[in-house]
Amino acid sequence: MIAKVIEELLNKLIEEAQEEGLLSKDAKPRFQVEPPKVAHHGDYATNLALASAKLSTRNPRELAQWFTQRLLVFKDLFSKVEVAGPGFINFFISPSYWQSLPASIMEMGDAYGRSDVGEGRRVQIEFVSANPTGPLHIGHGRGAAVGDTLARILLFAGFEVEKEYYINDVGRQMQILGRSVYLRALELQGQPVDFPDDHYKGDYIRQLAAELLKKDPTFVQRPENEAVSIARDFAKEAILAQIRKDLEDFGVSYDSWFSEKTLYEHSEVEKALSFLKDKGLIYEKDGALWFRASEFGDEKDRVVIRASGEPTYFASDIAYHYNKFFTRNFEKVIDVWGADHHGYIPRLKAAVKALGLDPNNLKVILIQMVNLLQGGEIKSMSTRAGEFVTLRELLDEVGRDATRFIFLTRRADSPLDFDVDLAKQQSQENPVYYVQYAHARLCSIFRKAKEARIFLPPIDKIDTSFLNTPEDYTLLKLLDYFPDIIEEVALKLEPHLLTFYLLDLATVFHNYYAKYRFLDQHEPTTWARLLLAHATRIVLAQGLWLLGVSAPEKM
RNA sequence: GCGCCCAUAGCUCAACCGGAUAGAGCGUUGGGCUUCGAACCCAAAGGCUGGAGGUUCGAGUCCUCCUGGGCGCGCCA
Repeated sequence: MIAKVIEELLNKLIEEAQEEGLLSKDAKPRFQVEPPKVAHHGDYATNLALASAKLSTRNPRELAQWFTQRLLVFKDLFSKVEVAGPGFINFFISPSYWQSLPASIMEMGDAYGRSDVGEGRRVQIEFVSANPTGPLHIGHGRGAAVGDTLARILLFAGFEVEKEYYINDVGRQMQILGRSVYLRALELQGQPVDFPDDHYKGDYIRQLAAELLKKDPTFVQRPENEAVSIARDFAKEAILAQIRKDLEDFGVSYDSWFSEKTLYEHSEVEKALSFLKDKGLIYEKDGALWFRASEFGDEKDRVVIRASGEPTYFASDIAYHYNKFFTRNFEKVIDVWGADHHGYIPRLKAAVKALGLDPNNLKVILIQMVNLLQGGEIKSMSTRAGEFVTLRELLDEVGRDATRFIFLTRRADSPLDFDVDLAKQQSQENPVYYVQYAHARLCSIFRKAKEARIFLPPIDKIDTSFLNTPEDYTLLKLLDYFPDIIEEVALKLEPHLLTFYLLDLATVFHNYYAKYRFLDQHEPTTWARLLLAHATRIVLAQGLWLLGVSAPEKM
């Protein structure tokens, strides 16, 4: 948080420098305030003078000197400000700033880290959205973890967030699903069936067939297309119910479940297409209707209505995003997709542009493949073939906390090998326990303090100047950094940064714990450290909550 | 063939819109519980950031080419 304070100070000084003609008024220098890698470069450093060298009449070191002199007057904030190297400005934060931090964290409680960068803007985030043709597998789990955590963090950062699951309940794959169940039902009734290769072969299809037969024993005797319809609707609802339950147990809840079918029922597909048609962006060729995607950066034009008269999936998607931006008025839309859909992005962006929107308001987050490692070999997964590890299996055998954490310890766009054997057998060595253990340890300290009848006096009676070791400062600095991490994740949409932050915080805490006693012989020291412990616990608990991972008091 | 993503320690991964000496975990080696939880801590070893050029005060990060991997190029979803 101190980084933001410094940034604001610098921005004021930049204006001053511009007034004095030291800096050109043509452009605003882009600079960063960040913790340097080496301790003797101070607590924070900025490249301001280097970054604005081209806008200045002076060389970077002279410019840095000018800023430094004006910063030195803030004695309660900085113990030292110096020019270093080619023109960095290094800040040494005064101990009293750090020492005042735990009290304010205590006062703010779980509001600490909350931000208003979102300015209440309405954001929709859509994730998982797996076709309701089978159970969720491990890859969907990754999308769920990333999407849900992002939603939590965006909310925490001051956005108004709505989480949505898009149900593809229109089209051929639903028909195939219905037919798969129908055929299995026939089989169960003893009729010989030639089961096509492109139908869904998983065991769950047989189970669904059996359930349906139990509920409606005569449905198979109806004409085939009627029976298939019945099977389709039944299977869709049953599978969706299961998906909902799996996600719920994974700690993921949605604000809305949006059916593709309703786009047609409310003629939104027509509306969106006629909108484009009026702009002359739809034309006919080979009996089909095409959208001029190539005029908006896509490599070629795309079919929206087939020669058969059926709309394509793309047509639905245009209408869906028309609905998101116009009907429901979201300012910003985030789609979380599997990386195999990346070729689809230019097409959708083109559509968004054609609708007259700024394509930057649509962010697509690609979730890379999850490779399943079993016995050291990569297994391929396919819903049709019915071979996959389901999210349910992971929940049962690895657990929700560990699974979510593993998914979030990698950038979304880097492929992940999920070693199932390892996750199952050695789950005790999972890094999630490292963070949770830090939290449990803190809680244990509080229990011990209570047993020893040590009670904290009112906060203003605690002398935090006893928090003065290098380890105190390291820990305080990291706690101070928490709000910055939240904003960074919200801006860059990269939740793994929070995971790494928490691992860092746990490391620093464990280190501190090994070196110092919280319950010290000297009572004022104990009070100060207990206050620090409370602040640390608050941040750990809040961070874990944002990841959707529990913060146990004992383990 | 065209396009997108990736290549960092033995393994799995970080590195904050280009910043100072590239960091963790696992694994390996050695040390640390009569005191708040050892699911922990400390130390050591481990790197030409796939290769070759370029841009500049400064490159793992940006540009070009090459090599090697993943994915996508449907009137499928």
